[in-house]
Order: sequence, then structure tokens, then C-alpha cells
Amino acid sequence: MGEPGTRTPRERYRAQVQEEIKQHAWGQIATAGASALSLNAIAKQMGMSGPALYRYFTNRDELITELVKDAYRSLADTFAARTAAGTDLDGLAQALRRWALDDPQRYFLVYGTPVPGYEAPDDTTRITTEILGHLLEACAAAGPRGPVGWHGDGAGDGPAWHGDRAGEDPTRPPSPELRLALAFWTRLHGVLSLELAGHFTGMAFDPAELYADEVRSLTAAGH
Amino acid sequence: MGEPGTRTPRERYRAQVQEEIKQHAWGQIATAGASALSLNAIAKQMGMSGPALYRYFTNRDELITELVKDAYRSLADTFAARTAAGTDLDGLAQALRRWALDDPQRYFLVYGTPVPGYEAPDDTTRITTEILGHLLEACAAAGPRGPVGWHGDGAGDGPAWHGDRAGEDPTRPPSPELRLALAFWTRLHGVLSLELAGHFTGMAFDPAELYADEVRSLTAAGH
DNA sequence: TGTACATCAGTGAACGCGCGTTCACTGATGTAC
DNA sequence: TGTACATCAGTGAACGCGCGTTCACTGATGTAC
Repeated sequence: MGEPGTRTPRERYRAQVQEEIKQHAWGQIATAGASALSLNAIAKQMGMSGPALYRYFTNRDELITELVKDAYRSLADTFAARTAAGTDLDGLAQALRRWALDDPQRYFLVYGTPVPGYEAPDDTTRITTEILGHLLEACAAAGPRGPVGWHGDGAGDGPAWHGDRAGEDPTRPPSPELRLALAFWTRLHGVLSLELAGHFTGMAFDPAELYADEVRSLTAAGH
Repeated sequence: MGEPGTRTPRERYRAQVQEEIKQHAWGQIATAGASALSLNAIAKQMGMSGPALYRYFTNRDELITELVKDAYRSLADTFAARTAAGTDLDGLAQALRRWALDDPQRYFLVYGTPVPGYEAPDDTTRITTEILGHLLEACAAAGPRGPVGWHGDGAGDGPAWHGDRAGEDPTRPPSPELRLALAFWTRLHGVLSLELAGHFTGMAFDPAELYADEVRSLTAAGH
């Protein structure tokens, strides 16, 4: 970001320490969850005094917001690389799974239990929109067919989508692309979040197979 | 629990206060999340001193465990009542949705981001098994057909389920009932958790319709 | 190249706070005879 | 029915702790002339 030519040593050092703080923050989140994240503890791990961190983040909330943004950014980049390479929905699904398994706490930080008071800044919302954009692109490329078992699989039969949400405009039923994207999102998140939360432990089956089946359910023709 | 005839006034009072503590605990969870739950704060709300609560729960962890158990118990009872009444999968799905919307924080307490260190006691595991049992029963009644789009929809074609998990025995591919139950669980959880976490806000569609479509995807014939 | 000044990373002391939990205690409620 | 004792709910003081955050400061690094 910014032209790297004008980057002074101080700026580079600054960015480096900032990165190290985040790294320790992730470590803490992995150990005890996001709610247990403590600036003082991070400072101690880095061999610094607590107040030193305030040179890099104005407060605890800003650090967490930054972590959330980084997490979304990383997923957005993953999706962007895949769609740029012309990958289909299946490839996107595999990328998502790898991204989730790679760092479960990162996954939960963005898709897990929300903090009751927290409102995502515009910054973050823009990235989530980008992620959805990549997904929609892949969905459009997957063909006009919606996910199996959905009403109105071909034409507009069955009960209509009201979409009376947010009251802004009496919205049309969502496009086939959006419907497919939503199925992709919810079905895969359903498997991933339960798997990562450990709800499948003790049940003798391979979650990867379940995931693969759910991916197949999206693109398989309805016969 | 226990014969109510032998219940002394003291015991009744005790149970009553215990219930009131839990009620305030839920209120706190709803306001600031489970990690912010504080015994001292609860005591203050009830007009008692902090240490008084230790007459009713040995420590903070026990209180939370009790809340988790109550949450599971409540879902188990809901399912039990439905299946006893001979409801089909669709009815179970509606009950689940109502249960979730009725108290989102309760939903997240059991199906949300897990606390890294926490291990559920046997007590709790037994209830989750019961819940799965009710679901499996309804799945068996729904007929031998698995969810749409799954491989091996009829016979055992396609890639096999390895189930090499837990290494205890080279498990067979899961039964059609289990496969249907898993689809029920993951697909509906996928919609519910994203909806309750607010990930659909701003997208002009009705989550209830999405949910209904996902329910339909489970029982609709694959043609 | 050398000097004077500005910038800024990091320190250490201090703040007020609320937390979980213990302990010795008071006082009311229940039980036994 | 009345008295002696046991049970137990709740109090208040105290413990040590770690938290986020502020403030005035030192000392090193960079900049201007």
C-alpha cells in the first residue's frame, strides 16, 4: 500500500512491529479465544511494557477490528486468486475449506458468534461485499441452474421470495446466481462451523466426505 | 426431578433462587456475550452480595455448564415433543428455527464459537446424543431417500465414505438416515447461524424463505 | 561533515476498576425431643 | 407446646490479580542547515 519507494526505515520498522503484535494476538486468540485477548499480555510476550502498544493501536478495539479486517482480506484474496484463474465453484469450495482449516480461530473470528455490541465498520463491509462478488461471479459461470431441491428450479413456480427485508424496495426474488451463492455459503458454512467446533467428534464419519457431498449438492443437476 | 412430595420449603426456595440466578445470567449473556458473564454483576442485579452465589454454584464454570446443559435440554425437549406427536422433518425444522430465533444467545451458546479449552461433560454429551436420536427417528420416518444431490442417491455408487475418523473401526459409510440427519443439521445450522449473526443484513431477501428452501432441499425427491 | 533540533519508540509509575474466590461471622429457619 | 440444637442463606471484609489506559519522561533515530 502506498508507493514503497517513499518508505522510510522507520515506517518499515513500524509496520514490522505492528505485524508482530498481530501475530501474538492471533496466538492468544487461538489459545483462549478472542474475548481473552489482552494488550498487556501481548506486550509481555514481546518483552515490552504494556503502554508501548499504544504507539501502534489506539486501543484494544482497534486491534481486534484490524484482525477482523485482515481475516476478511485474506479470504477475499484467496477467492480473488481462484476466480482470476478461472476456477469453478468446486475450486472455490476447496479453497474455502482449506482457508478455514488452516486457522479455525480466524474462521470463527469472522463467522462465529458475534459480539452483541459490535458493529462492523464500512471498511470491513466493503471487503465482505468483495468476497460475495467473487462468489457470485463463480455462480454465474456455473450456469443458470440453481441448487438442487430449490423451488422454482426452472421457472418461477412455487412460493415467491418476498424479500420484505429492510423495507427499502419491494425486492424481486433473488437471481439464480444469488440463490446459488447463498446455498454455497450456508451449506458449506454449516459443515465447516460444526466440524471446527468439534460437534462431529465421536461420530464415525469423515467430515471431508460430508463437505464434498454438500459441494456436489450445489452443482449436481436436479435430473 | 426427585419425588416432589419430599421437597421441603427450603429446597423449593433454593431451586427458585438458583433459577433466578440463571435468568440473570441469560440476561447478561444476551447483553454482552457469554464471556462477559460475571458472578458479581449477577449478585448486584439481584441485590445480593457476591459471595452469596457460591451457595448455589461452586464457581463460575459450573454456572456456565449448567446454562449449556439447560439449553441443550430445552432443545431436546422441543424435539421430543415434536417427534412424539409424529411430526415429520419439516415440523422439526420449524421447531428448530423457532427455538433459535426465540433466544439467539442460547443458540450461540451451544452451536457458536467454542471456548478453546472447554470440554463438555458426559452429562451434556448424553443430551446431544438424545437430540440426534430424535432427529434420526424423524429421518427414518422420512423414507429411505437421502438428501438431494448426494452421491449414491440410490445404490452405493460414487466415492465411498471412508470414516477413518477415531480409528476405532473401519466404519461403514453412514446410513441413509444419518446422511439425511447430517444434511438437516448442517444446512439449517448454516442458514440460522449466519442469519442470527447478522451476515444477511442489507441483502434484500427474507432469510425465512431461504430457510424454507433449504428444508425443502432435504425432502424433495431428486426426480 | 558536523551541529542543532524535531520526531518518535519505549519506559515506569500510577489510576481506577471489576473480577473470582476465601473466610469468619450473623441471623433466620427447620428439626428433635 | 416449648425448648435446645443443627442447618444453612447471606454478609462484609479481605486476598491477589490482571485489565485498559494516562502521563511525564528518557533516549535513540532521523532531518535541516
